[in-house]
Amino acid sequence: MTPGKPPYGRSAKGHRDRGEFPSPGAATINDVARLADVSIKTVSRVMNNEPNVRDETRAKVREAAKRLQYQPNLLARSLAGSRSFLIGLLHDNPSASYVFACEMGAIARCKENHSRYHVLSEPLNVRGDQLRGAVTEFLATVRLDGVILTPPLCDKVDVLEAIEAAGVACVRIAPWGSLDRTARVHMDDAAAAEDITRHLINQGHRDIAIILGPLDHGAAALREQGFLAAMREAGLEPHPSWIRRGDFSLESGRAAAEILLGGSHRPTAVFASNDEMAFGVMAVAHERGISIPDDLSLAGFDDSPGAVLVWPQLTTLHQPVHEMAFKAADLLLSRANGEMTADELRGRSEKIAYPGPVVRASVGPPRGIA
Amino acid sequence: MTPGKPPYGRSAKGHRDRGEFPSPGAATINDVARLADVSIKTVSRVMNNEPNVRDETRAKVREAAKRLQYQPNLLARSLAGSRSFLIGLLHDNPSASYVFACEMGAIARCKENHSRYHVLSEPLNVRGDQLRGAVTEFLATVRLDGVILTPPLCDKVDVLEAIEAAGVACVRIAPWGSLDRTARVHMDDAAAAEDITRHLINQGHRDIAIILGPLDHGAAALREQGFLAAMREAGLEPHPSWIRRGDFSLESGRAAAEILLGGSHRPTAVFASNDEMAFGVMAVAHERGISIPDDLSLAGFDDSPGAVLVWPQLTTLHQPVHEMAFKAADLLLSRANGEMTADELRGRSEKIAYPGPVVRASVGPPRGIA
DNA sequence: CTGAAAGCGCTTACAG
DNA sequence: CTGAAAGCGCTTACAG
Repeated sequence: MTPGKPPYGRSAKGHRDRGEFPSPGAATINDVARLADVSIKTVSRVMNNEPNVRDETRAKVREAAKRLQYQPNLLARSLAGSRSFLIGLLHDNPSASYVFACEMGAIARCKENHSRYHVLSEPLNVRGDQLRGAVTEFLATVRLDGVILTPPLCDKVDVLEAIEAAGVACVRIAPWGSLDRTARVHMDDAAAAEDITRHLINQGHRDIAIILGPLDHGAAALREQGFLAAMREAGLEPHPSWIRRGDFSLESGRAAAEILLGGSHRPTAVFASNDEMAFGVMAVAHERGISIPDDLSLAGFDDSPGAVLVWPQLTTLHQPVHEMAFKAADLLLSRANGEMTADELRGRSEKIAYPGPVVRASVGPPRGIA
Repeated sequence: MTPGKPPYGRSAKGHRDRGEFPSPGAATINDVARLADVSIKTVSRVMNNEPNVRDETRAKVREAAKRLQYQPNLLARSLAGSRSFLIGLLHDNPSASYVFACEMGAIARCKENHSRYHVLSEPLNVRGDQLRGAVTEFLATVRLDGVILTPPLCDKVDVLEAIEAAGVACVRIAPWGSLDRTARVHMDDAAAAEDITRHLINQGHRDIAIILGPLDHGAAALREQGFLAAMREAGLEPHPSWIRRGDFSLESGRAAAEILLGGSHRPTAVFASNDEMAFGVMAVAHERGISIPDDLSLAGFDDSPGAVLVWPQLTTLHQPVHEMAFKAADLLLSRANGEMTADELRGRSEKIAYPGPVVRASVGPPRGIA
C-alpha cells in the first residue's frame, strides 16, 4: 500500500496568507471579522444572536458571513464553550425499529430552530459486567451535553451510576425503576392497554386472553393492569389459563398461542402485550386454519412497522416513540441552554399522549355477533 | 422558569488550583503529564501509540493515565488535529430498517480497535431544491472525516456536488450512476436475483412472474437482468403480462398481484424485487384464498425484518447491508488514517459477498410436482 | 455597544 | 528519545 499524504493539514488557512478568498465553508471567524472590519468577539455575538450589538454592525457581520458562507466550527465552539452540542443515545434494545424511532425523534428536536445539536447513537451490546466500563469510557472521550437511555438499558443500575459519576445530564425513556434518579419521558401504558382491551370488549368479546410481557419489564406490568381494569369494568373475569406469560419475542407469542388455541374452549380474542408476540399468534392461527378476525380477534401493542406488513393488518396501540424521544431531547437541550438546573431536570416526568387504538383488520366482532 | 446556573463552566480544572485529584474522566493531558513528570507532548505520543518513547517512560505515562482514568478529549484532538473523528451517514431512505442496518454497520467498524470514531446520522428529508444547501450546511458546521451515502440519496447530483465542493471523502452504498465519481460498496444484484430465480426454477416452477422495482433504481434493473438470465438459462420465457412494474412499496406489490392473480391463467411463482412488494402479494393471496406456497410460491429480495413476521415466512435473498456499511466506514477510516490518497479512495469499488437464498416457507414445488 | 486577552485540551512543526 | 512553542477556531471573563 502506498501511504498517501495525510488528508488533513494546517494548510486550510493558506488562503489567508495568500490574501485569497477561503473556499466555501472553509471560512473562519477571523475571515468574517476582517471582512466586516470588527473583532471576532462581535462576530461571535452576532452568530449566537446575543444582544448588545448595534443593528448596523449586526447587518454588516451577517453580510460578511453570508458572502463567505461562514458556518461556525462546531468543534471549536465545543472546546471553547465546554459543551459538545452532542447528545448521546444509549441503547441495547433488541428492537431495531424502536431504537431507530428514538433516534429520529431526538434528531428531529436537535434540528429544530437551528439548534446545532447532533445525536450520537451508541449501541451497548456488551456483557453486563462490562457495561459500566463501556459507558464510562464513552462519556469520557466524547463530552456529551446529555444522554437519552432507552429500555431495557435505562433500568440498569450500572449505567445510571456511570452517568451520575460522569455528571452528565440524563433523560430516560419509559424507565421502570429508580424513577426519582433521572428525568423520564413515558406514556400511560396502563391506560393504553385499558383502551385497547375496551375496544375488544366493545366489539362484543367476553372471552379474552392476554399474553403478558416479561416479568422484569415495567411497561409489561402496567399493560397487564390496564387489561385487568378494563375487564373488571365490564364485569369480566379472565379465565386463569388465558393469562399467558411471554417475553416479547415472536417465539413466545407462538408458544402462548399453541396453548390458547390448542384446547377445545378457546378465547374469541387475544391481546398480545406487544406486536411481536401478536405476530406469533397470527402465525399459529394461520397454521391451524383459524381465521382472523372471523374466528379470532387479535390486538397488539406498539404499532411497529410490521403491523401493516402482516395479513390481516394488525389492530394495535400506537406507542409514540418518536414523540417521547423528541421530548427527551427537548429536556436535555433546555438544560444545556441553562433554562433549568440539574435538579430541576432530574425531577421532570413527562407523560406523552398516545392516540386511540389503531383500528386495522385483525379485530372484529366474535362469531354470532354481527 | 427559574434560569439555573449554566451547566458548564471553566471550573472543571478547579481541582488543579486546589491541588486536588481530578474527578474520574475529568483528567486532562496536563494532569497526566504532571503526575508522570513528563511533557504533554510525551503523553500525547503514548496515547497515540507513536514510536520514539523509551519503554520506561511509556510505562510511567500509562500508569499515570490509568490512575487518573484519563481519556483524551475527542473535541480537543479534533480541533488540534484537523480531523473530527466523525463520519456522517446521509440518508433519505424510506426504509427505516435499511438505514438502521447501515448505521449499525458503520458504527461497528468505528468501534473496532479503539478507533475512537463515531457516526453522525443525518436524515435529509428535504425538498429536492433544498438538498444541496442542506448538505453544504451540514458539512460546514461539522467537519466530518468522511460521509457514507445510502440510496436513493447517493444518486442525487446535488448531493455529490455539495460533498465535492466541501472536499469531504465519500463512499456510496449501492449507487446507480456517476460510478467513477466516488468510491462505492455494493453487492451483485444481478447474480443474486439470478440465484433466487434459479431457486424457484429448481423447485419445478416454469410459470414465473416478476414484479420489477422503480425505473430510476439501479439495483432494480440489475435484479431484472438476473431474473431474465436465469429464465433464459432454463429455456424459459416469461409471459409478457407477468412482468409487472412496481415501486418497491407494499401498495404497488398489491396492485401487481391483483393483476397477476386475477386472471384465469396464473403464474405458479412470483419473484418480487423487494420484500415490501412481496408482502403486498402475500396480502392479496390471503384475501383470495390462494395458499402460499401450495398454490403460489413467493420470493422476495432484501431479507428485511418483516420477512420473519409474516406467514408464511418469506423466502428471500439477504442483502448484506450491515456488511456494506461496515466496509464503507472501513474505507473512510483508511483514508482518514492516510493509508490511501483521495484519488485512490475515489477509485475503490468493493463488491460484498451475499449468502445464498434464505430458504423459508413461502416457496415450494408447484401443485402437481411433489 | 465593542474589543483585547486568555484559555479550552489537544496536535503540529520544529529544535535539540 | 524528549520538550517548548505555537496554533486549531472558537467562547469566557473582563475592561472600557
